[in-house]
Amino acid sequence: MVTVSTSNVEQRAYHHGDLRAALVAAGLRALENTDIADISLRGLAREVGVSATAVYRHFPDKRALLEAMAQDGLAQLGQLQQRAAMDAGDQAFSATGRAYVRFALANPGLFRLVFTHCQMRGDGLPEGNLAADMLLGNAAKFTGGDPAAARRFAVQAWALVHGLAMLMLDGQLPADEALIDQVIDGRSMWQARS
Amino acid sequence: MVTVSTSNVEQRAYHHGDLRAALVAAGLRALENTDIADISLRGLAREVGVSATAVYRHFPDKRALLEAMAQDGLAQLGQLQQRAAMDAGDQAFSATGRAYVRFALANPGLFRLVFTHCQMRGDGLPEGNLAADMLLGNAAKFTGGDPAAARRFAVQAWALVHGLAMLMLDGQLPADEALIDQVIDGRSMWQARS
DNA sequence: CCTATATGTTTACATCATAAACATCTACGG
DNA sequence: CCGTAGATGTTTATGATGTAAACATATAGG
Repeated sequence: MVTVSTSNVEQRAYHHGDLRAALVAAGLRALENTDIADISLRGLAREVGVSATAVYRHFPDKRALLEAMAQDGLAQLGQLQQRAAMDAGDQAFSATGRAYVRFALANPGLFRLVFTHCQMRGDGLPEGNLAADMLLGNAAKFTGGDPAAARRFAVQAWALVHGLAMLMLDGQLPADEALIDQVIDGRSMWQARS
Repeated sequence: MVTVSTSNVEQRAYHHGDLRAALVAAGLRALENTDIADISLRGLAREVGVSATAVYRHFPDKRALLEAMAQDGLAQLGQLQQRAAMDAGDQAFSATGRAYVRFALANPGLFRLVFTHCQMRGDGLPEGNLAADMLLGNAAKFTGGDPAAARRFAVQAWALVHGLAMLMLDGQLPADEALIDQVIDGRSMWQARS
């Protein structure tokens, strides 16, 4: 099975040729059509063409594999947001929000996986991931340097898009672009105070 | 097991004395300490003292039982919000939002169950449940009769509290009361438009 | 009273996560 | 070169799960 030693960083190794990466890839692929609850180690192993328990040479248990997949998903999201921000110019902040919701709608399983298993440390915003860094950074532009205000703004924005994404994923709200726009750049009556 | 025929609408019936209700109750009880993924029909049956497959006399499958539990949860939430609104006087709207998040934090499993399994019909806000009715109704008070504005406002408010609840449940945000207040009645910079 | 039906049980099966023992390959030290 | 140790994969086994089918029983209505 040593796939011709393609000279590159790709597969070469002991028996399979980087089973670990293959499993993560298979998991991410499976997550495109399959509910996260229906993903099984055995299924992935089968997909990759390896015995059911080979997984345990690379991951202590199922959670560990899912976590690896989630990290990949978080990175994907971060890159999409970054690109969206750059392409949007002065609308950068709301563009990242839109990208967030779009990512959720385009990758429901992965999105859920990321935000339900990725236990980020910290008592505030999660640190160390691209998405959150951008969130805080961009929020700061609207709050004139007050870090507390930036934080509050960032949390509000995050909650808004996250809630919208979740409600749409769960079929509680229709998943159409118009509603996304309405919610994200609807300035609406937020000055109301009760 | 016919618990003394307490004269009331409670349990009396064929063999068990309303197994259906007992199973739902056991499920709700289990959901207090147990992750939703770890809830098993066999476990509930065991809890209630009945054979593993007795469940299928009352529910076609696991999803159906969970759905029954979710309906109960939704009703609970609606009542809590109603009470919160009444107790809050002029702050009724934000009080329902706070109640929403508090319910989520106090009943993580149930909250997730409600909003991940309760497939509500409709292309807009879910109709026919107390929580949503109140949401729309109270939103109308802030929008001076314009139904489109009311709807947009309601959706925004819902997304905000739902996202906040979810992020807190999933450990992405600290689950403290101060943050809830900050997000819910922080009027912050929503006039910003990019 | 007696039988149809609702309710519950037993048995059975496929699938799953995971553990333990076993096999094999690769790399590295002599 | 070789041969052994460790990394990787396989086989086999265990207990749990959801669910189907056949069976048993209690209840209700004729």
